[in-house]
Amino acid sequence: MNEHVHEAVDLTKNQSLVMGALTRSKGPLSAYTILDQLRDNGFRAPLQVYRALDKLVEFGMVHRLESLNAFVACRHPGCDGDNTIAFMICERCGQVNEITDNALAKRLKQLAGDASFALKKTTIELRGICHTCQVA
Amino acid sequence: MNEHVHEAVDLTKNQSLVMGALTRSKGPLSAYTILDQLRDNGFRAPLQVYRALDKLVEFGMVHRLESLNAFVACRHPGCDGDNTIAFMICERCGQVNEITDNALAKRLKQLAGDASFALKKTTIELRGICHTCQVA
DNA sequence: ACGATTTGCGTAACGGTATAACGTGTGCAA
DNA sequence: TTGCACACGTTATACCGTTACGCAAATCGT
Repeated sequence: MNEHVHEAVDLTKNQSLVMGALTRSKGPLSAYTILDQLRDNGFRAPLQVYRALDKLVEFGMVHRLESLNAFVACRHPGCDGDNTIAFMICERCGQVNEITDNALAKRLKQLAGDASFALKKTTIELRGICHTCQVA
Repeated sequence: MNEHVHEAVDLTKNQSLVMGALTRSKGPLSAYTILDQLRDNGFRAPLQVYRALDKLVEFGMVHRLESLNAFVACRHPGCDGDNTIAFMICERCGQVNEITDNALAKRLKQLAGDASFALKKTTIELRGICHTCQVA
């Protein structure tokens, strides 16, 4: 058990605050939204947020959603390592689900290999409507 | 032959100009770069570019690269319809390759289906170094 | 213990990306 | 003819992200 415990890394004050904001949030947050939420904690400039985010992403604790220009706390058990990660983003409620899939990862590696492309990072973001929102 | 000829749609003046800029370019262009290139043609405001881009994307003639905030002319034979499209983006030379792959598309549909997620649009962007740049 | 390097922090200014809100003109259909 | 849809132009503004500067604390090799 105990798959990739994030709390292992010890964070600076700013990093903890940003992580906290993301963890409390139901969905993704933009950097400026985080900034606003942390004004009472002494945050005054975007850079304070971006620097923390950079580190958190580096640690694998936060993911950036390219198609939203926003960030989410990693909630997926097993997102460490080089796992390919895809996101399902509900356009109605804004919730984000992380998924890892071996078949997907394999196929992408294959395609890159076929083109002699040295793959460094993959971004997969699925937009649509989640089950809950469809029913509602 | 003659798969999905883009020229079929007839474009407005602004749309043609933007399409022209993208077609001439080797790689992706940002909206503001396009704006600058078209100043001599009377372009003065971002909105002129964005409006044209919106339409061109809608027509399937241009793709947006989320991870770059940039746009490319579609060069892929067969990008019409609902084909899943992935992009391989070289971080060295900036060139972009479009690929469609059935296995990939299937797997994504499967994953979405498993989660009862009503898939609307998929974004797949692979970052790395292309073959040419590796050799050089 | 010491300086040197690295790392994090704070602030100000700026540049890049995208949209809102307004009004204009043109073509077409009821 | 009137109403509608659509492309267009302009201004202003909102949102996203970085550069450049200086300072302070932690880390490390000697």
